[in-house]
Amino acid sequence: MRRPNDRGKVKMVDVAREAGVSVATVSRVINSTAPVSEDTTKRVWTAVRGLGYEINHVAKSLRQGATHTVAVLVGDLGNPFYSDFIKGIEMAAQRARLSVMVCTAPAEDDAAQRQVQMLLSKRVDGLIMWGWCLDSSCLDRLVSSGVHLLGVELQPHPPAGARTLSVDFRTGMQDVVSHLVSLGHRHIAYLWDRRDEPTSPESRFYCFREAMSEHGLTLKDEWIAVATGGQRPEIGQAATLDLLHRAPEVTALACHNDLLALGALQAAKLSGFPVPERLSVVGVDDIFTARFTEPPLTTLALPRVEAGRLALQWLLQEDAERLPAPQITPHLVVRHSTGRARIEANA
Amino acid sequence: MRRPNDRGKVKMVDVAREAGVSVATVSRVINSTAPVSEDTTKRVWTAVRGLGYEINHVAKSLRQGATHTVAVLVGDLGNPFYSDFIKGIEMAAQRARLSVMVCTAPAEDDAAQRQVQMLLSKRVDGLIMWGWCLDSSCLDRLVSSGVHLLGVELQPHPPAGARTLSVDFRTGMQDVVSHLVSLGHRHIAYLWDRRDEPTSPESRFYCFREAMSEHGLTLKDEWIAVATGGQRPEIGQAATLDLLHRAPEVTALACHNDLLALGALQAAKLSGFPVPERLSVVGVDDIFTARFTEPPLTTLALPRVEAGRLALQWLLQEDAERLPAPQITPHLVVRHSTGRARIEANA
DNA sequence: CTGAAAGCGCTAACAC
DNA sequence: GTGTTAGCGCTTTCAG
Repeated sequence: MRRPNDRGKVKMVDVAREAGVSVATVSRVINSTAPVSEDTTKRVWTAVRGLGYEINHVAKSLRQGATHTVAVLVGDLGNPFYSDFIKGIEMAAQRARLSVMVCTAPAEDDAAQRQVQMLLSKRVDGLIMWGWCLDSSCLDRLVSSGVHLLGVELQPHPPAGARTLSVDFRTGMQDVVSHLVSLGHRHIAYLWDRRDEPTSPESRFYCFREAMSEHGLTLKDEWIAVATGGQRPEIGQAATLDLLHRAPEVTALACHNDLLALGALQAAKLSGFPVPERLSVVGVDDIFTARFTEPPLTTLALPRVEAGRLALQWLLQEDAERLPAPQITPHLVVRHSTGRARIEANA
Repeated sequence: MRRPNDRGKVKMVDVAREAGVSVATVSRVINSTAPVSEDTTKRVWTAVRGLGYEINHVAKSLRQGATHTVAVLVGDLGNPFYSDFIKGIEMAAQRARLSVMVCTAPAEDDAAQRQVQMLLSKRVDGLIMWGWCLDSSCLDRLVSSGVHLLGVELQPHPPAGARTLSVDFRTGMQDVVSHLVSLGHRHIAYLWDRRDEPTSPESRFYCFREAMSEHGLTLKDEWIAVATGGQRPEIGQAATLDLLHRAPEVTALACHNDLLALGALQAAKLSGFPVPERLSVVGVDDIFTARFTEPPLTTLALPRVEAGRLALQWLLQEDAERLPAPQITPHLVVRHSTGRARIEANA
């Protein structure tokens, strides 16, 4: 695995010698960092191609103190949600001639500590993450280390010094609730992925609740299903099973995300609650799978590829402070897991 | 974005001064690369912690000629298939204290050329890919550059100098065909993702065909549906629609992968071919979505996380030549998209 | 067991 | 326009 000291690789001196110029000149033409005569330029490029020279970015990075590499930190690379986000980052990175490193730091694992240390050691220029996957001590360390930090949908509040990209859940959840209300639903439950944690006014849950009151509806405590233990359908299923048993008066269920909604769909099937005739289910994210469930899932779509692209651009943005912060705008995709509420439910 | 030259960062000299030793000694205790007296060791560690020292991997890499970084190259990061693979790689990498870079190189795009160049410039120690996403000129360049190369399911033949991890489709496709045959199917079609390209004896298609003949069945030419244009359900749907129209005698359809199978399922629905009563569908991969389709998809599962882990280990393996090459073993997951063949179909 | 010193390959002053 | 040269922060002989 260990490569012998680049031995054999042609380096800048070799090109310089071949072209009959100095290394400085070679550097200048390669990076077009200072004017060089046309003739010399040509000779250098010829030498570069002839020798098959490839610049050594490691040396360059050491010298410049910038690695042209950004890292993406997510909770679970296997979560289908993240692949699109990373894709968007990678696409934008490719255009900006940056490389992207991925790493996972499962919440409440001290591996996170090590991951962050590694990233810092590797001197990545920036770090992008979606949601919390770091405890505040890690985060503070990052901030104080001076890496450029960017978090999407950071909760409950982003640390000072980190840029954020927020998702407009205010509008999004209004759409969700309006949709449900227009179908006659009044008893709308929420499938949440945590128990009691504080939520920022930009969070999914907060905005949902807000949208409910704007429609004159209240979210009763017993209508909150709690799915803790990971973003997995099974968890959502268990919580929904419990909810349906406990509060059969509910006619619609809004889910914190699609992964949980998938479980909700199965729970409904298991409980003999046909969707959408007896229970409407709506998710958030619009993961790939959402189109293929039975019935296909109505969901608040988050443009994740676009978010990734935006995240990278916003991270790169020099004078972000004086610019309006960009937002990610979700939109409701109505499929077939939502329908008219049963008449008798309108108690 | 550009970080000023690490200014302010504490470096090895600082630690050395603080501990009253030389940088050489600091290096030795940090890397435990040579015996150091217990007392000195202790002093060094104290200084390290006290100053919050973090080693600069860039400098280390330059000096050592190894970056402790591997790259993963895939065709499309958005393809749900790859996330698990990358996850496996990342997990193993974390244990081996390696970092992983991701990049995409869409086939037949000259961006690939640039990507490869970038990777080479960044001096990654190894490169892992699944399937072809590079043309042979790129590949040759990689091989000759001396990067450690590892490809999973490389087709039609891996270039000399690259290690490979193969998937045991021979056994896998036998399972698929046996399953179908045991359900009474004789007219089994194949939904392929390419037209005419040569296939290695280890490929999905080749093994399928082989398994068919072992059961005394032949795959008629008109039973091959061709889904070219990308691994997307829509493509699979179109090809299947066409097949069903052209060869209604078919009672089962084996798909090159789940993404295409998803499309096949929809095509069947559109054509009024109930699955599995009128048409059995089987996929390959067992992507996340497969569990949630209606009916849930029977598929040949590829343990992708495991494959990722294995890929990294095998890439790291020093004396791979004298060791037996590891294989990935798929297994059939029978769900509900396959069922008994219609009697009248047994012509 | 420990220190001094020579680079790893490149860039960026600074001269000319 | 071009060349010289001093490092970037670390590892690693080579002496002691």
